[in-house]
Amino acid sequence: MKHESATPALTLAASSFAALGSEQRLLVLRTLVRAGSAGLSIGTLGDRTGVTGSTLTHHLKLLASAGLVKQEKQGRSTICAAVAYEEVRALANFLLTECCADAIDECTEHDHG
Amino acid sequence: MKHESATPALTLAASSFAALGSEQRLLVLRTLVRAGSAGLSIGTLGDRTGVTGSTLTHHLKLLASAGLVKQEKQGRSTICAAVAYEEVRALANFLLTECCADAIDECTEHDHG
DNA sequence: CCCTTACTTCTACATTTATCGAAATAAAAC
DNA sequence: GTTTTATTTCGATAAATGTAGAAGTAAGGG
Repeated sequence: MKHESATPALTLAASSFAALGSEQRLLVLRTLVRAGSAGLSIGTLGDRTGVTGSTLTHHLKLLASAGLVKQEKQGRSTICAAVAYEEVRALANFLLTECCADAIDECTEHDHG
Repeated sequence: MKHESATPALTLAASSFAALGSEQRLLVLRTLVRAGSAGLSIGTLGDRTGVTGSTLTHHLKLLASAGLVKQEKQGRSTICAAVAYEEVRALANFLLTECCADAIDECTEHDHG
């Protein structure tokens, strides 16, 4: 192989990290996590965070597609709930295993502390 | 308070996640992690990843300011090494404590599984 | 049905980020 | 001290992302 190249796992991890890489989205996520498993509607989320509806829809879509939030339609409301716990563990694992597991061999050769 | 607002920790976490939220930067980081504590020069990193020098400088600066990589000038080379291990643990911790710790109270009230 | 409510999609614009070549800087070799 | 090598800064352009108002869709109430 000529160059190191992105694996599917790396691509997925990058887009998940990107989803977390916005102050507003992290704020939304924190609000949802704090709301617990019952979740919050988009409207309530807007009230609590001061983020406009359409912007919120946009961010939530990103968080949902990264698997950090799940959305469920209830009547005319959309209830969102965080599932960050497992996801973030998975992301932390990505670097700790996908990247660093390989490093263990290398690192012992280099007398890694 | 009217709205939930970003804390310094949240702001910091967001920018760290943003640093990880790029396929190319994650590729660079993986290459560095695999290279172990000895690190790699920018030039070697360019050879291995196929990323142009100036672009690499740009990305490395981001990774370094997120504390994921450290850089050290050695003669006319700049040696970069990953310090992702602790950083990623810290980031995982951010959501697991800063966000989710508060959720524990809420969640027991809501009969969280 | 018509009206209100709750979101989503569309559209447009502003901001940020990414990319890379060329010029600048800095260390080392000669 | 001139040249080569390694990287950074600059500048310009392309692409992606963020933002929000307006219009559209869908559910529930009167």
